[in-house]
Amino acid sequence: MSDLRAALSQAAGAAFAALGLDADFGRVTASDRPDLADFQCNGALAAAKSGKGSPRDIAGKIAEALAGHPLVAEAQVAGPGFVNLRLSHEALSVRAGALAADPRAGAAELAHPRRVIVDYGGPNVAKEMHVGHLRASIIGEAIKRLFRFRGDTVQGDAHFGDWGFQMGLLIVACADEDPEIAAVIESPSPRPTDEAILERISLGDLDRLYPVAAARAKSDLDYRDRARRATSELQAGKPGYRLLWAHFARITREALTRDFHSLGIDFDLWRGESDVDPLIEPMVAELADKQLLFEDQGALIVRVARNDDKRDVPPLLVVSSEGSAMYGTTDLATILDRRRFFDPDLCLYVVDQRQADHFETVFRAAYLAGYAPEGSLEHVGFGTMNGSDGKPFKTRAGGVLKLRDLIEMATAKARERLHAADLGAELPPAEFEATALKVGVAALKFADLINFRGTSYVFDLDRFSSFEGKTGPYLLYQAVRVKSLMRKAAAEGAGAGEIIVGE
RNA sequence: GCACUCGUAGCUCAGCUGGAUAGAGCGCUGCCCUCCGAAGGCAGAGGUCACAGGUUCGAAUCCUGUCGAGUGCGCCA
Repeated sequence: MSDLRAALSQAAGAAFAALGLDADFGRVTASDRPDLADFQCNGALAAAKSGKGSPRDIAGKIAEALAGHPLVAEAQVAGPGFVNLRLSHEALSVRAGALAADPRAGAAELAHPRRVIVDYGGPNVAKEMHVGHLRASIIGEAIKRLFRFRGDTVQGDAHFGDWGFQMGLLIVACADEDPEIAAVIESPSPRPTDEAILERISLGDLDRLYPVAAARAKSDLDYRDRARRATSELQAGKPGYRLLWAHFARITREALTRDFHSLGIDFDLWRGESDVDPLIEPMVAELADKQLLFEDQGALIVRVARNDDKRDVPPLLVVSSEGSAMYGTTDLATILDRRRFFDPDLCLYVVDQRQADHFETVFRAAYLAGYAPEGSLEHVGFGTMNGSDGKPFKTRAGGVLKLRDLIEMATAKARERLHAADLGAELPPAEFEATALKVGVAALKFADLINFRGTSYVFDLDRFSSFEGKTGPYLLYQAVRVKSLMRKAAAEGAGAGEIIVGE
């Protein structure tokens, strides 16, 4: 199937080439002035800079060449050197018919499909997802689906944060909270009652304990060092710690699955940072072998600064002074791991823009170590979802809003809107509820995706959930209307005819 | 301090590999229900594209500077 714009660009490119000019000047775009033309080519203006004639002269020759093209009904030079193209009605009819008959609606597939990993969502074990995870999940899922549609082989990886300092913090916090838990995890050999004791810890407990522990670790250095040691011991394989850690993972997974499911998000890989733990020790040895590892202030680092850097680029911290793997360590090991099991051509990290420097550091280290082809790692950053005060969205109490609560807020608003519009009153309660969830989630997803990825946006549920304007609910409503029309048409035996473009 | 991102209509935002008259939604004004579902459609008003220079035949778009907003800057992720 031939794309009109591509076909015209090719013809225009050939015309430029015939004049001894770069074929890229032949780029044809949809016209800015639909009153004057269907398509236009502005290449003559740029081409004139090369000194081979005035824009209008070049444009005249291009128009002359294109006038004979089978698709073109009329080719004219306008203004300073635009080439305006009008297509024949027949060409447009044929193309419209082909688009209508094509399940891909004319979308091209890649000539050279790639192997791609999309790393997104980024949930942390032992913590419920919050609003910050919304964009990562929605944008990542959208990218994954788009790339897959284009023909790439794509793996979406949730990439659990289950292995850093926070695990040590939680272990310490749980031990302090309950002496019996402390006894279980410090015990050298497991006992039958251990499981039941650990079951006392719920996700809610972890959610409550973590912020307190994290805050304390900032000011209380002894406490911080205990947590660091616990992290190190967990990673070294201390049985009691591993047991508790596995419990964290279990209770988290249930909540995560539910939240992702309600957003329509689905991962191919559910690998965690802990999965690459066995790779870390040999990786550190290998980095040392490659003369990339240096000791600095008690830690082991890889220097990634370059002479032409405009700013101070800090090194990648591979092993902390406590002997722990850091955020960047697991990220680097994950790159190595992915190279081994999937060998991706491209790896996209859909993570908050605020982590741009971190990824730059990790990527440089990976390229230095030869763990990924230069340029195959890319950070797809995004801005935050802000409250009406312009700061990252918080609850009224000032806390972090859980993703589940956000989804419930959107669903509640959708219920309200549906009732107000007197829609769905005939539905059984369960179906009405499912519809409200769909409308609520559509409001969130659409609002997130319509905003430019790179900048932050203001969360305004009233606006997002309106059935009017550029909103998810509006889109759903129109889709429902179209389907209703099609049903009624089918019931009357009416079918689609040929598409004919006329005057 | 250094680096990055952003500043476009009353509001929320597109457009930014330079090109003809800078767009959308909301809000506002007017018109349209005997032809699908008015949660709709059509039309209109509304803009020194933060500011100042520069490059160019041509700048919202590229460059420099200023002002303003946000973000980041090794032992958390």
